Amino acid sequence: MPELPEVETVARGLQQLVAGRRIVSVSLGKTDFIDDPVALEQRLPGRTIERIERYGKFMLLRLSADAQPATPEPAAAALLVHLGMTGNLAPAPAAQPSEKHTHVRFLLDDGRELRYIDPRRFGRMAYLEKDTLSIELQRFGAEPLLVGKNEFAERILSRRAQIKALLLNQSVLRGIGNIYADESLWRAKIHPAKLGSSLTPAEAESLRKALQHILERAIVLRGSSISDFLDADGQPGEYQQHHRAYGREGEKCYRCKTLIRRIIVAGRSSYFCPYCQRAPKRKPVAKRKTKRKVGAKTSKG
DNA sequence: CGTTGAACCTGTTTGC
DNA sequence: TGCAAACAGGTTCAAC
Repeated sequence: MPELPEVETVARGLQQLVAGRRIVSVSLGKTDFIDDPVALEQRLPGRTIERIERYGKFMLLRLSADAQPATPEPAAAALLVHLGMTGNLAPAPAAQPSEKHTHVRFLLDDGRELRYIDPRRFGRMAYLEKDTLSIELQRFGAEPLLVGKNEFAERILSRRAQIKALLLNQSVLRGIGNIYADESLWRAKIHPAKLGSSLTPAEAESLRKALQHILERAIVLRGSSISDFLDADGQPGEYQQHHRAYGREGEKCYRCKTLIRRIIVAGRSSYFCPYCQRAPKRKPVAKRKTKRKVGAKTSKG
């Protein structure tokens, strides 16, 4: 469900709704998606949620110092939350009955509960302090909204993997998922199966621009709600109305009217326009020798 | 390095 | 109608 724009939307909502609130107690249901459930129960009560940040597809609930820290130095701590495919985190009145698949409830000091609901439990929750937190965050690549031309080009052009796989790889860029990968490739007119190293610098820059444009627009519209995504206020997003490729198999391309196709790339459904996004040249099927055409590459500055 | 498929779960949609 | 298969916004891991 949630990619960068959806997570950003939830994080902003939570910042408005629960930042500054103190956690009174923690109630757990199923815990197989929590790194260390006991740590949540023991370390969170009494702590204040100081602010909510987004890091790729993660939310970081930054916590106040522990009144009785286990270590002498109060370590900067956070609750790391990943929504997986079907996760949601939102406040509700404590007296309100919990929805099915509510696995974590944080009782707040104002009579509400911050509830984590996740039918498939593909999400993740972890209480982390300074060192473990910074190690955890180091695995991730550049922030798509901030990455500059040069860094983006370096990260893409140096790789022989398919561009779709690179966009989905969180250690290359953090926060892109299947929807926004397809949408940005459509906008930049790049076939999802092209290798990163086969893009020209101009194509890479076009892709970066497309990505940033789409993500910013999607955030304004509070993300895409395909089936059940709701923000912290319980509102659906609207960006699904603006999808140009994702989910549009058999419908007309908005640019050229060619029918959008769906293929599997990097193990994921990939929607693209076969006319606007030309397929890469197929690899020669291991012939004797590949003869190079003389004078075939005339490049201009 | 890179690809593929399976696994982790539940719910919904599609097809026969 | 009924049942099974396919599919879903994500990530990780083993095998090759």
